[in-house]
Amino acid sequence: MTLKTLDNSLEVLKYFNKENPTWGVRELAKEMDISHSIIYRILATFEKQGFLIQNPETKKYELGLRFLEYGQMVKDKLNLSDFVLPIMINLADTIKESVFLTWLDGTDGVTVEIAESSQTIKFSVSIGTRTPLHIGASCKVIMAYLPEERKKEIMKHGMKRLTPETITDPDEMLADLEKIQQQGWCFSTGEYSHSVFGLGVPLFNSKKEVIASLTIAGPIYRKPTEEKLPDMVNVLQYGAMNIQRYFDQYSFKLYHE
Amino acid sequence: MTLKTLDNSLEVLKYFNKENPTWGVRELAKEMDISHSIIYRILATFEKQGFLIQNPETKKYELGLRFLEYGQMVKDKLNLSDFVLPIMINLADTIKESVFLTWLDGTDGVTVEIAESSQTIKFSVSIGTRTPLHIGASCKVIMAYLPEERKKEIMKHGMKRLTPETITDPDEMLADLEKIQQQGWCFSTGEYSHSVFGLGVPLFNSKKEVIASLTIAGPIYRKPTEEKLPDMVNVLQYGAMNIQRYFDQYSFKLYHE
DNA sequence: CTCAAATGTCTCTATAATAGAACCGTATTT
DNA sequence: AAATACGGTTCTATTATAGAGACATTTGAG
Repeated sequence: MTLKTLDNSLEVLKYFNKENPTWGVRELAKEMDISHSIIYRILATFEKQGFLIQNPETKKYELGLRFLEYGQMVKDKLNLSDFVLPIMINLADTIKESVFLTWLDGTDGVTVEIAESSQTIKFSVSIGTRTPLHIGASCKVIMAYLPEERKKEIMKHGMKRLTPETITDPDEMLADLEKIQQQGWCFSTGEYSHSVFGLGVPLFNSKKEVIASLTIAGPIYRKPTEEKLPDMVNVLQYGAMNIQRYFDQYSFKLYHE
Repeated sequence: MTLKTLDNSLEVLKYFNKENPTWGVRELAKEMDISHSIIYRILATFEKQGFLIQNPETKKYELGLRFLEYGQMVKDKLNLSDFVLPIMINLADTIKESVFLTWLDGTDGVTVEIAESSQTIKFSVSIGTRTPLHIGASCKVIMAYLPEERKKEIMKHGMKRLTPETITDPDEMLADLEKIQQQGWCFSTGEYSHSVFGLGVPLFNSKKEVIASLTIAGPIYRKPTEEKLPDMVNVLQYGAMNIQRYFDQYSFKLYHE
């Protein structure tokens, strides 16, 4: 029960990403294996509305300023910078690694806030980055607390492999998630990128449904030893507790589905 | 030559703004005077793609996390935080008023970067804010350097009045723009909001076409006296010169039309 | 300099998607 | 308990779209 034209058009938008920020009409048409007439009309309509702009010299299209407006509105709505970000910065200073907040959105986790490590070598990620829920500590710790049927949905949605460490077997994944849920945190190495470790804990809404995660990440050569890991878990859980208190207080009603 | 379905759908998106961040299906249908079936299908399609989310309790729709992604990409593309923002912060510290960068986008100016004043009473605006080009110093100083035919286009597009000070007469506007272009800056009071003054200077691309403006704004009770205005203009123009140098260096090719 | 291939844009019409009224089940209000 | 309002669904006449093809430019190779 969706509009095919709009649905297709939004699909076209997805091709504008960090790797491919600009597209020519025929270039994109070829990539998507769609008639260039169709792509042209879609791009022209987005441009008319300011969602795309066309470079008058190269004639290629790229994202327009309209997104700045909507992006800021979403950011304002989440309202993390006043209370949650300071907690994250504090945490990042204590642990000397980057800390980030990941939001559940459909079958993906979306990075919504970041506190970067002060070290020169650090884990770095853009706000708005989208990652499938089966990859990495920040996402798996969310997935672990989802109802069984949603876990299956997500796995059926496809378990793409990013590195040799990425878990792609459903049974292995379910066992892993079981363990994560029991211990209350997820530690992983090299799943998202081969040189990165991550440690994540879940965050919930007022109905005790998981909606987000708080994660520490850094270069794999600085990963905590087995005896130091419990300390890191403790510090992270303390930060998460403070954020959780804020969520509860302001009845953070944040939806999934 | 545009897709009507997509065009209408993007029009629907525009109703999600700071004042009205959430909409029910029939509520929005009534507001737009369109059948609720149509609105429902549009909203459902946006939701499927993550551009809107539906609160499962209230069933109302609001902006989704997808915009975070696109907003960040546009911000990264502009790449103002490394070089331009420090100049703006420096300027804001010197003058003790807020400084902001406005980008030309069609018939609007869009706020793309801000350095806020350290004073408790200050001019404050969100990134992504859109203002018609005929209103306020930041926008008029851009309009003043546009070709005559585009000035007329913009005025034909409608000169909405925000305050009693807003210029809505085309002839008066043209005379004002003429003066602005000759002096190289625009000082205005109470056009955007009745309690705000603004002082703006233009910024150009490599083809000497105006693409943006740099503006100082503050509460009207702190507006510069006639003898102090030249000093403020100087300081602002010095900051603008530095930014302009950066634009030239990195051949900032930023389109309008 | 010439030719060929590629580009964005536009036109046309069979066809497939949409508009819009009416309807459904549920929740809320009176 | 009746009435109203809501999100969501179904149906079909109508209308917008898909997709091939044409066009004027631009680009790059020979």
